[in-house]
Amino acid sequence: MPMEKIDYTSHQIQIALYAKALAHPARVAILEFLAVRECCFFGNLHEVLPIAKATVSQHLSVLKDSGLIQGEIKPPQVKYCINKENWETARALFAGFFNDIKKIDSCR
Amino acid sequence: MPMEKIDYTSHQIQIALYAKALAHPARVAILEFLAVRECCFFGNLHEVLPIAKATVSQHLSVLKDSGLIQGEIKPPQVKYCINKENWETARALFAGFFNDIKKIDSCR
DNA sequence: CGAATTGTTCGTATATTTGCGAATAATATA
DNA sequence: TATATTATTCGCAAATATACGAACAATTCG
Repeated sequence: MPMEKIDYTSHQIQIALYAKALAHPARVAILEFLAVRECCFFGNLHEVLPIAKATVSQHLSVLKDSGLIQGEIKPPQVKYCINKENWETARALFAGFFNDIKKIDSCR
Repeated sequence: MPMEKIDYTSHQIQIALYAKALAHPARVAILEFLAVRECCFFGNLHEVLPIAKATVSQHLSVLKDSGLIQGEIKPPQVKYCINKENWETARALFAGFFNDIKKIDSCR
C-alpha cells in the first residue's frame, strides 16, 4: 500500500510565507535597518537602498503583508517598524524548524 | 548631506538565498520529511508530495543549489539527505538575524 | 538482449516577482 | 488657494518560479 499524498500543513505554509518575505536582499536590508533604527520613515529607507522609491514601496508592501512590519501614517510621512509579535512568531517558527533537523544523525 | 546608497551586504544576500530556498511549502515539506527519515529516496518523497515527479525533482534541485541538501546516487535510486554543515550555517544566520531585532525596544 | 524501474531533463504554459517612471493622493506650508 | 513634500499606486516590461507530461538516461532483472 503506497503512502498517501499529503497536503502541506499550515505550519509548512506559514514557514514558506515568512521565508518568502525574507527572500530578497532589499527586504532583509530593510529589516536590518529597522532593527538598528527601531523605527524610521519611508524616506530614510529610500535614501539608503539602491532602488527606486516605487520599488521600495513595493518591498514594504510585501513585508507588511507578511506581518513582519507595520506602517503608521505621520503626515506627510509614513513611519515603519518591526511588528514585534509577528516577529517573535516567525523567530520561533524558524528556530523550531532548524532545531528539529539539527537533532537527527548523519546520513547513513 | 544625504545618506549614501548602500549595496546589499553578502550577509544580506546569503540570508535572502537561504530564505528563497525555504519559500515554498513543498521544499519545507521535503526538509521536514528528511528530518524525520534522516535520509530517503526520491521515490519516498514523490510518494507523499502532491505534485508531479518532474516538479519534485525541480524542488530538489533548488534545495541542492542552496546547499541545504545533498543527493547520492545509489543505482537505480537517488538518496537525499540534509547537508549538516550548511544547515548549521543557515540556522546560525537566521538565529542571529531574528535575535538582533529582538533586542530593540518597541516602536516609539 | 529486451523489459521494467527509477529519476532527470526538455519543452512549454502560466503565474509571480522585480523594477522603473509617471501619475496620483494626501497633507503641510507659503 | 497655490505649491512643495512625501509616499503610494498604476501601467508596463523583463526576469524568474512553478507545474506538468513526454522524452530520455542509467541501471537492474528476467
